[in-house]
Amino acid sequence: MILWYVEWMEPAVRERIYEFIQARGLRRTSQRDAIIEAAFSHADHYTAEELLVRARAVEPSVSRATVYRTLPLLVESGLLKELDLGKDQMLYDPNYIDHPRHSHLICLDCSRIVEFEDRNIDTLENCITKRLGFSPAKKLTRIDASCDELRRSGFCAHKPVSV
Amino acid sequence: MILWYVEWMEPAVRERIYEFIQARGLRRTSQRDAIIEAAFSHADHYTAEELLVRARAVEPSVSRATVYRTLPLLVESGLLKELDLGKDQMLYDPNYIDHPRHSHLICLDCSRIVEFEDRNIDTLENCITKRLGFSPAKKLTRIDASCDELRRSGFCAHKPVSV
DNA sequence: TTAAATGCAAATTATTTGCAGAAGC
DNA sequence: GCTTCTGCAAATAATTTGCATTTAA
Repeated sequence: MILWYVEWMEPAVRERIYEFIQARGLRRTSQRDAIIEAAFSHADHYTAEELLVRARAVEPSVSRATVYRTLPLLVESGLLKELDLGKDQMLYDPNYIDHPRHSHLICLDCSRIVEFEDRNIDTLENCITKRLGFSPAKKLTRIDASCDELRRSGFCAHKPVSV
Repeated sequence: MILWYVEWMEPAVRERIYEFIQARGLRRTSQRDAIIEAAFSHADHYTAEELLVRARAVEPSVSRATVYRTLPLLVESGLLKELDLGKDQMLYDPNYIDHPRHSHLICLDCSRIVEFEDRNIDTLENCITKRLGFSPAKKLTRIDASCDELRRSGFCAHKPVSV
């Protein structure tokens, strides 16, 4: 089976990000272009280090410092989300454009990250926040869980055979 | 107005923690005693560094390394919870004994941490996790929010006057 | 007695930053 | 031309770890 990943940036995303850059009076550089290209050409999560590698594949002159300086800008634009899943490195998630409210489940058995969305939880959280006298700005829901399939049958398609 | 904080450990907590220590074949040392005393004598959250200061008030020989080595043990015991609120330091929360399922709201205006508990969210999260084929092990809900009172009246009792 | 626990100081490691040169506008 | 942006290398800072010594059981 071959899985197809998005290997190019959606035009709408490109438009929005360069709109943001222009609105903020930021300059367009080959390094930024490469980082942006790398940041929004895959649907998976990545670390700053992984983004550096991907950006260098587009433009070899990209440095680690520039990646670290560009990431907060992308996060501020609202198109990329910083994801703290409790590891020592931050993860970045480019999937908030299509699913702005999704949450994450992390499998304790195979470390797989499953994204999910639930309107009810979202609404409940907003209600509680209001009741406490606040207005929600940013919400994080993260569930660490064990795989039922693995427990039942001793096998899970996503579990590495030996690690 | 004077606020009273708990300045001693509840006997039930002391019993449970030493039960854990014994069950795990861990040794009882004056440093561990001091760290435990410091860890469960306040209702507020604290960093490793703050715990070190508090533990040294009980037993001056406590070292930073021992604090860092003891904290994971207390977390494993289930009586203390590690709290990642997105700062560069971890926070530790001793309030999970009375409220095992509580979540956190962080005020973006005054940095106050408000603890809340909601059965409905809890249940919904469990349902979704099950539907996805998992069993929940650890859940984290964190809401960053702005203060309505402050926006409405320009004043909030918890907002520092000038910072 | 013997394995576990400790303090110290050095190591680790993701991220940040100062600075001098390069490049966008 | 002026300011922003960049790469490099050094700094930062929370946490971890190696090791010699101490201590609980």
